[in-house]
Amino acid sequence: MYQTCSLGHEIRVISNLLRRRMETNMRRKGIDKITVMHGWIIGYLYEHRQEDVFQKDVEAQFSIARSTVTNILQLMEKKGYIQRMEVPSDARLKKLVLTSEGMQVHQMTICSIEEVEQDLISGLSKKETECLSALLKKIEYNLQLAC
Amino acid sequence: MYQTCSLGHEIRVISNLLRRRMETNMRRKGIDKITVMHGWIIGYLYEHRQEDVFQKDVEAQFSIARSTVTNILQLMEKKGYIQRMEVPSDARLKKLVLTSEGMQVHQMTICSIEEVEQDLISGLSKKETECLSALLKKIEYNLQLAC
DNA sequence: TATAATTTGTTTGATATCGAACATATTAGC
DNA sequence: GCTAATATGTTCGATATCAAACAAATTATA
Repeated sequence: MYQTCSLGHEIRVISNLLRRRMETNMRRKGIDKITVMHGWIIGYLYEHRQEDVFQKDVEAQFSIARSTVTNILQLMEKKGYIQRMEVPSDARLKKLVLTSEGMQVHQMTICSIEEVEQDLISGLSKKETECLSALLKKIEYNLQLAC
Repeated sequence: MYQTCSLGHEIRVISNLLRRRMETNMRRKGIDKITVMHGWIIGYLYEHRQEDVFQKDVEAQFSIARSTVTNILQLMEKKGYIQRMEVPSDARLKKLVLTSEGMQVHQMTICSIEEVEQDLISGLSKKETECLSALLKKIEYNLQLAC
């Protein structure tokens, strides 16, 4: 029964469950115009609002393909949560800035996401949580090695 | 910097990296007609080929939404890897059966997936791997509780 | 300086994923 | 037996995701 021992399968299952749970929780709080991914990106932009953040930074932060970034950010801009501004220093770059609308949804979204994060580790000791986190970092490192 | 400590974010990142790595590995071996998800489902059907497997079982095994199952299995049937057969005992059910084409791709696909699984845990001791697996089971359980 | 390599972002067509609304079939409760 | 509840699968419209092919800007190198 290789499936039930496969870490890859297990991670995919958890990732799906997690996204579903987070979106359900957000909808329940009335946050139904944005997705979890938007929430995470808004959070990232908020935390780094003093610095310049470009699309390539989102790409690295979330380990997603460049075309995925374009797609998601275009939607977020259309919905009015961010602006993508050209910078004089380098014509290739687009600087990402939260709109006031984006700032407004930030707090609620983060709270909702963190609620589910708490559920996720409920019943785990501090030590277990740290262990899990460290092991996940290790396998992420393995995956990011050139193949 | 909440993002870098967030387990949810970490799991999403790993899940994306893993799918990309597995698809790259499959393509490199010439398996370019099916996806990783197809590979996993074919593996599941192969392991349970002595039993009756219905769409609802795939739904439970992979923790994905019903509509997702319909979508994926329709594509797999169109491509000729499975057949969805009606059963006399219950008109709601569709029994899933691997075609000979499906049987043929099974071995190569599984090998490719397992190669990446090995890369994933390279550098982890047996004990660490077991620990990771157990902790993931725990958080999966947390997520599957009614919310 | 001119050309090659790299970096950054876009477009396109494909698959995976979801919830909501739906259609049938079966089972449970009265 | 009838009606309500449950189970199973589908359709639809939306978002996330990818690779490949592309375009334009910048940097490296010869």
